[in-house]
Amino acid sequence: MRTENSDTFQNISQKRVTSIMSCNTCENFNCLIKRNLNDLEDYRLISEKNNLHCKKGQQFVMEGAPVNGLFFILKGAVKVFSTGINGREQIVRFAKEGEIIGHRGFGTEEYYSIGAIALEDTKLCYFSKNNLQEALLNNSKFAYDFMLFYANELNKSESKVKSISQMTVRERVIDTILYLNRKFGNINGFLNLTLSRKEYADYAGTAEEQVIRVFSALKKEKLITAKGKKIGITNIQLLKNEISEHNFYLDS
DNA sequence: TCATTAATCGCAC
DNA sequence: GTGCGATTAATGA
Repeated sequence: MRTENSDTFQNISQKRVTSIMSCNTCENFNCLIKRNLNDLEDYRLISEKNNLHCKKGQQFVMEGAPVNGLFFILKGAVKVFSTGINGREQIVRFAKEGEIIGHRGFGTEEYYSIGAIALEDTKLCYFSKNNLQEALLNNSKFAYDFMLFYANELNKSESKVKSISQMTVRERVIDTILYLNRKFGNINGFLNLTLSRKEYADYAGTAEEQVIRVFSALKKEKLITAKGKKIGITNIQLLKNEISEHNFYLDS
């Protein structure tokens, strides 16, 4: 594991020169930086950004590694997790294009409290902490957008705490399916993100076996379909009804 | 095809 | 609900 880590960071520094994708030509308007680009163009933040490419399964944020900057997802999908007792993984959230990884470590924190792994081939933009600081201190609109983002993240993580502590396993699994559907959408009736049963479990805060059991129950009830790793929703309304009393599907 | 890896299922606690 | 082990399906070289 240790050698893998250093490889990861070596790759990051090696690749920095090879493929810089300019913010100017970027199409990703979900990105906080892209949306504020007009005000930011002259900062080093833009001229000194780096791009890196992660293959599926590659970890690009290590738990405990020092924080030097923030990652923005240009393309792809990642899972953000923290490891608990017995190496049990708790997936904190999933992230897609335009979202920020590592923002919790920004500011006073020195080390990442989370790890992040690419779920598919993913392109990342990397901005150094110092350059971000400079831009934030000099541009209140940008800083305000950042603040909104943080407030929003806090909101989501609070409702996640509630869902894990108050919902049954079945409800949590359903909530997870709906969350992924909201976030990543579906193609041909199947969720546009392929996860293992273990990853569903790690997000829902339960065990892989439980996810399998709930899935097969839901299949019998014709609420979902499953073809290998692909999960399809057949009756979204009934699923929503089951967790409606918790009201969790409204946000996050 | 064979070998791994993932998904299920059954059962005890 | 959880965790282990056996079985079966899926995937990849």
